Amino acid sequence: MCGSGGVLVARDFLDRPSVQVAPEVLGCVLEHETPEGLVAVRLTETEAYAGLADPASHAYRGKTRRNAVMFGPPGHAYVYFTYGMHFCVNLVCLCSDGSASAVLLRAGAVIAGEDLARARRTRRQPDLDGRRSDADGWPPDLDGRKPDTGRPPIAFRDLARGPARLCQALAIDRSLDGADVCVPGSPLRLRWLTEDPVASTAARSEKIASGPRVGVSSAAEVPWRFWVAGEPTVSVYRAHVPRHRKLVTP
DNA sequence: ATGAAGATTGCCT
DNA sequence: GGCAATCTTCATG
Repeated sequence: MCGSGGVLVARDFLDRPSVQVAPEVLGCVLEHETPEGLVAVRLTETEAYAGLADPASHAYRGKTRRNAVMFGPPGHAYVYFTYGMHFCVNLVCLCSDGSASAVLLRAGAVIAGEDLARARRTRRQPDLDGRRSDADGWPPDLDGRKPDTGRPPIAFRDLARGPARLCQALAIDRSLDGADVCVPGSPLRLRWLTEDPVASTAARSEKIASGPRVGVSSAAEVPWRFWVAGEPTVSVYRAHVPRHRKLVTP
């Protein structure tokens, strides 16, 4: 047994098309153990990417250095860097047929290491530059607590709400690209919520919703985003918006 | 070599 | 609701 709670998810569970895995992996737990401690999240939102068959997938145009892990064995983490500042993590699924399918982990609820997760998610004080020294005017705290110092505490639901936030809370970065999440010795692991995988499955099976994926420009119509209905940790939907408008008139 | 866009987030009006 | 931050990757010349 590793960490706390249930057994590791078997590699065979992930070695299937990502569209099957994405809804079924909801409720499973991703945990990352570092010298600082352990943080674990129960997955509440995922998206399926179908690799070579999916225009929205990083693997659509074939294998490159960045997406190489998606073509490798299933049960490994595909971590990529984006927007110059964020990391996102996927679980590599079926790939024996070269399909390179994967499941993007979009959100989760922290179930272990909340303090550490909050520390990682607390933005650094920008006062050093003197750019934002205006104290006061904090938004109302959900718990009714006043901030002790500096910044307002991050709400619990926001700790891993969104793919980049999830990575920040778990301290997932480039160094974990390719990490095997199906072996006990790995720092990054995927396990069932309870000791009984069947019970874990039954507990979440009736409340899964689905819809279009967030922020994708192509294949925007396929409902390959899955989430646990009613979960406050599920990220808000945002349609894709091109950021660089092309200059039309001088 | 160069440039555009990106599986995002947080702060602005 | 809009936009800047920030840098890697990929496509094109």
